[in-house]
Amino acid sequence: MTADTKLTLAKLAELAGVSTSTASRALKDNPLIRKETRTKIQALAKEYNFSINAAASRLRTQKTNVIAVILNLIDNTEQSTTDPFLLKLVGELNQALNAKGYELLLSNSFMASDDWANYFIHSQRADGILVIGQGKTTEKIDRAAKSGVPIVVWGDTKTDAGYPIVGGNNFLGGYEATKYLLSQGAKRVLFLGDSEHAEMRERLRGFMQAHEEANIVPDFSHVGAIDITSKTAYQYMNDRIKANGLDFDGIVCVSDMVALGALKALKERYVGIPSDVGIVGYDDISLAELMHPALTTIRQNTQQAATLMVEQLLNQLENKPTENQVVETSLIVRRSTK
Amino acid sequence: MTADTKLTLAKLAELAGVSTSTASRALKDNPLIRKETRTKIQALAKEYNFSINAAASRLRTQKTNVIAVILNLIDNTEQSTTDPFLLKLVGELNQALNAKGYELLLSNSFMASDDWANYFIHSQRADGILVIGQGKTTEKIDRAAKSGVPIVVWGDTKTDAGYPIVGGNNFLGGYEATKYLLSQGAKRVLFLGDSEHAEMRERLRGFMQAHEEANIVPDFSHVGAIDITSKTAYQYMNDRIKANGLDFDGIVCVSDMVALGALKALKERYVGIPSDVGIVGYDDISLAELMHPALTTIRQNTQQAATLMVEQLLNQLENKPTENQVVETSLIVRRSTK
DNA sequence: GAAAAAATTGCAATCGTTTGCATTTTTTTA
DNA sequence: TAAAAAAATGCAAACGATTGCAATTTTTTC
Repeated sequence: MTADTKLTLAKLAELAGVSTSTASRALKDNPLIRKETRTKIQALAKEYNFSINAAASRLRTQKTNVIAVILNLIDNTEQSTTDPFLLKLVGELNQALNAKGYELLLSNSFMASDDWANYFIHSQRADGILVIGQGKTTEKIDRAAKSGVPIVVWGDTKTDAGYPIVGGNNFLGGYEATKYLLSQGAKRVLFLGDSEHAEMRERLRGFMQAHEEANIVPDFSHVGAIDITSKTAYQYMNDRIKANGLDFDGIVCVSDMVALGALKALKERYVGIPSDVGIVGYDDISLAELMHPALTTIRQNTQQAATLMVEQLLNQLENKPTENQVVETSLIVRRSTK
Repeated sequence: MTADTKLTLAKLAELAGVSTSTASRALKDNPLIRKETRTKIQALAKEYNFSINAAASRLRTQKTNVIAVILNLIDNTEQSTTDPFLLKLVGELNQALNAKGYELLLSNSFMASDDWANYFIHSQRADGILVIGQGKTTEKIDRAAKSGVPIVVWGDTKTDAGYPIVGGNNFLGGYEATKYLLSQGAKRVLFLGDSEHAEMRERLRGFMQAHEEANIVPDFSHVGAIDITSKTAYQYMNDRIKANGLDFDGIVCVSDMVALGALKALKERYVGIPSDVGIVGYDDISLAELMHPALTTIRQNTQQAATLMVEQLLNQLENKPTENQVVETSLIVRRSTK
């Protein structure tokens, strides 16, 4: 078609016989410009497949319309690259951000430099940061937040921090999962998950509370501390049964993946589920209902989570007040419990 | 600490008592600049937490060091937002890109404007495009490629296209899966997947070839055409059994997710696996081995896939020749087959 | 129909880096 | 020690869009 010399706003303006300022305004549908002029230039832009140079625009306006999403991986576990829940959340964030006119720059705590504020914000790569997961230490997050950049974290909302946190109601989730097992007659329930992790600690608190209300003193040897992958869960359960036999009749897991690992170990030993042992997962990933038996679990509403995170981030960008937000959490009863 | 007036290269240069050109070169370790000057400025930059303004740099150099990754979703299925295989690939691409100094801008075919070349490349948002999946029609891809932007696609490498394609050996995968089932005594094998999709069509070809070699004429009613999610697979299998009974003894699935759906349907009807029906999946997602029974499947090496895709894209950016690349594919035998 | 008001459009500076070329400083050479 | 060569630094012009303000055109008012 046309000679493929790069089309700039200036050239487009020339084609239209107007100044670049008029062209610029016309493209943004600025009412300062006469209606006819606007539509004419917009048509021309479409005809020539013109699109504004983002680099120049960002430089001039000091705004990128990009948000960095950081998967905050936990060292030496391969959790996040494989955990469907986290990836699902990324997908939902993508939707939510796009809906607000932002793009998503994906990163993770292994790759990104340690100084997030500088690397992403001051360098004008992004306008804000969404962090998925608090990790075991919030050091990097705290540092970034302290330097005042817009940031929102997915994690435990009870953590007292200088930035908004969005998360599930972990206490309630742990509580309901446990309460349900106990109400169905379980007497010795295991908690499977790493309590060094803030969110998991909350769930453990819920676990304790449910026991207390049922007047059962949870035997602490029943609390397993394991990294949150299915593989470690599988191994832990195997070892445990080998060592202690089947000294439990229920398991509360900190994720569906962990539940899957445990489930596999139990099935291999022909433990009846839910007849001998009831299992409750967490997250309600799409696989949960495909399990056999389908997994009873605590659902976290990821779409709402994404919306809330983006909302809180935009609040910061607009200098509005922010606050922690709790995402809906609900017990989904399926077949892995009585 | 220091007043928080934005630190630019010019100010940093002033602090160091040199010109901005010198500062700029020093930061990139350009040997034109005296060694001592370089280290001094670099130290200063670190001290003041300085980082180059990416927008300005991109504008000046006409390079972004960003690659757009587009999840090419298939209309009205929710495949891609949930399929662990695709998301795993995104994760691997992130690693591979970072290793080469690029960042990853995530997008999907629902959100991105239809004119990828313009939106991502001409607008200087990214230097190149990686597309995950060919979809049912390659229209958008073709258009972008035709306009000459650097692009690489994950898909069926036998498609003849004007751009490099990286993909698994789908023919071989389908062939081996089927051959294995037949070799274990299966007589009536089902192919579960949508053959309108290029990759799936190749797998189906492999399926046919294996039958031919075994001198079995596959009954075409045994080829199920379904969208590639576990839910549709589950429903399809349910309906099918209800209508026809158990008129098959093996299933070749186009993804592990599909296999999971089928597995669930069979288990619910107390069909023995692998005694009554053998199942082979595809992809070897991390859940495959957690299934009960653990899933026999065709593994695709995602890490290699990511590396090859990035390699081919960089070739284009450097004006080197490109070519289609086939990723390792291998049969992983587990317990869902005899 | 001229002056005032309103509606359009254009001028020109600016965002912060990079880089070809010119200039200055240092080192080498004879 | 002066001239030539090499090394180090700086000048200034881009890159392409945006926007406050000034200038122009059009419409309204009397």
